[in-house]
Amino acid sequence: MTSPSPSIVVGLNAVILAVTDEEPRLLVVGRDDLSPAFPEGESGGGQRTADSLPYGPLDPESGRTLELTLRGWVRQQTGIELGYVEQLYTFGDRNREPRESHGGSRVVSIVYLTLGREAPEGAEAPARWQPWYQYFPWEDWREGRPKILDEKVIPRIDAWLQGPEGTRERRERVEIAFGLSGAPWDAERALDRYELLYEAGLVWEACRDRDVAAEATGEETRSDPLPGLGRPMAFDHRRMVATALSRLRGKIKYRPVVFELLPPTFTLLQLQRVVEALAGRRLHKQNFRRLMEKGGLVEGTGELSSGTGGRPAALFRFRREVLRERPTPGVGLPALPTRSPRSS
Amino acid sequence: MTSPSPSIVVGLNAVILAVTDEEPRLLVVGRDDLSPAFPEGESGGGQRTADSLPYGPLDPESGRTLELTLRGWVRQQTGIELGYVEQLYTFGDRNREPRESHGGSRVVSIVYLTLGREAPEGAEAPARWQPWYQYFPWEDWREGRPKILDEKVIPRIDAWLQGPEGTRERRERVEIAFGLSGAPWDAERALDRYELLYEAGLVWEACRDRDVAAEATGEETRSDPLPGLGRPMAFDHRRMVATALSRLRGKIKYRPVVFELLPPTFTLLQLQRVVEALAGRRLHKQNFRRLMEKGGLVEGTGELSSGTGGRPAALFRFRREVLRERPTPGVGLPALPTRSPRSS
DNA sequence: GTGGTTATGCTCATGTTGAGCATAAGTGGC
DNA sequence: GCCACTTATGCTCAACATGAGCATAACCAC
Repeated sequence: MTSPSPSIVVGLNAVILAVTDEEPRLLVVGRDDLSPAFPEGESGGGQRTADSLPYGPLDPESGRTLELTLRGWVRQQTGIELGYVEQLYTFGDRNREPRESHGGSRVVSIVYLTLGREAPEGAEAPARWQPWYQYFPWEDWREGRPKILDEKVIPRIDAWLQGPEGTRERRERVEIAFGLSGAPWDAERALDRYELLYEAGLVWEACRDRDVAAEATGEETRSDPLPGLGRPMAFDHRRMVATALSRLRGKIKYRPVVFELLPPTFTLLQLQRVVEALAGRRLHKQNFRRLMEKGGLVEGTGELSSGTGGRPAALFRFRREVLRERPTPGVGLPALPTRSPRSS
Repeated sequence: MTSPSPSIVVGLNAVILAVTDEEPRLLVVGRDDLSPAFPEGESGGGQRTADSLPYGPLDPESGRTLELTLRGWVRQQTGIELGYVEQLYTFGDRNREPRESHGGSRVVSIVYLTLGREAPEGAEAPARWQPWYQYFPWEDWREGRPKILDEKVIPRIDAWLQGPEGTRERRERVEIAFGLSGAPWDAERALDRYELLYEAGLVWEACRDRDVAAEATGEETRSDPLPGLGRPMAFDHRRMVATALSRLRGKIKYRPVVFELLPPTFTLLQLQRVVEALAGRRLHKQNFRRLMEKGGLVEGTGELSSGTGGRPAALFRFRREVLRERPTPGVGLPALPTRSPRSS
């Protein structure tokens, strides 16, 4: 506050997503992080660089629309030509970027979600495709309920609720978000879950931000004894990705966005695997088929796929006409069965 | 571009909504508009002031979060204490604000949607509650298909499609958005409809922006021969409201947001009227009732309402526990029946 | 009491969904 | 060619949800 002329900086971030080999992947760039080094965690120990989302500034002169600006510098930075692009959320709270908060300037980040097929990164680009469930291992239920949930996530957040910060309101949020006390697990609540874990100090970023804040006020820097859940990211980028995950899981239900992640022609199982990858859970094969075909979302091309490992599968393509026929052409995931009640 | 130090300005706008007497209303402030005066249109002729959304700047020092900042200046400006607040969209294209574009500066507006009950405006505040279907008369189907649709909107947009600008892609967008050629009318596509009307030059704002742009380049200013559809707003505020309408119509289906617009206790018909006001269409009473009660969204209070005009109605309240029980507690509107095919 | 108004209970045909059985048509090993 | 294994695809069935309407109840004004 004593610094000269605080100002507002506006930037654009992109959550660039693709699904390859049934694995959803995120394009991240390695970037130096001025925060403390990662603890030896469950995923990748001891590195000094945090994964970041691609970023570009917004200048007054840059492209006519925000979206064009974004497409432009993504092309420049990574060589990728974006397909589907949608605005996700704008983050502008103070102290989002601990580094900046010293200068008193405020950073507003407009985040976009983009979908496409995985592309080879430019040779010189420092970009990599990272499986995005590394950042949220508790979100992937495709092989059943993830072990980390009962072994670490829930015990720790339970412990937090027992502490002085466990208010009644927080207790309710935790129950709804994590499906406790008879509540169902709602895949769409990925953002709520991340935010609660952050509040509870159970993700690495929370400790980092606390340390930086403490440092700024001259307090003693203390480290978290626990390694933190999931793979961390720079700044609040993991929150951005969690936002994207939540949005996407909601959107596939009423808009045919899955097809943005698939080649123009595909088998129904390929399609199902992509939906499962996003939803984070397995689906009943025959019913999924019925939904797609009778729902008019796809149409056969007449050709057959070769290497399925079993009987050859018919190839399909997205049926654009469905947009004209039905108001909500999505996949309509079933609800997960409720678990038996647990402690709050 | 020749002006000194173009810069980025960040502001916050609020779409403040309430439903009173079955009529959804928007809080607008009268504000001087430097654009040409309104033409004598269907709604309010000859005024020199355009309705604006409440606006506040974002300073580096303002509140800790964007939302708190917003709540703060809304309280100051209008005396209203906001309840439900949700970030809607960020508008940042160049030339959004024709006035500003001369200076080369760029205005980024982060828009929030807020829901509450109508409050008396502060005496001195220049704020007013305006029925929001005045801005989008074609969106209100509660009394049946609006006449303006077949009398003006569709003929004009059809004419536009016939012209040189009517590309194949636009034709498809129009059909889907306005429910032509056998497509159903999808209430959620309110934003698509407004954007198409803008592109087609059928709303007043489109002409205004064109005139200003032409003026800037020294061209001849020409006026639109037609009065423009719906009541106009300043800048791109009507687009913001259209965004809010679309979002809200989608959201009531999977989140219990309607209750934010109601008093703590209400009759089922009151609830139904509010839903209808948002959805812009009538619902089957008995089925709506069943949906609410069996869906566990409401619970009776045991009391009865007095002045219904007929048999007294039971009073209900929102049942918070539903959040814990079901992943998507919304109202689930039925689809409208498809009309017979029309010209494209 | 009569007619008007709103509230509320109930039925019924139809459609949608979750789950599983059964069969078809490829693969590779022998 | 036969076998074991894999994936694809067709079909059935019960449970449930949805759209539409009939019927009755309980208040008001006259």
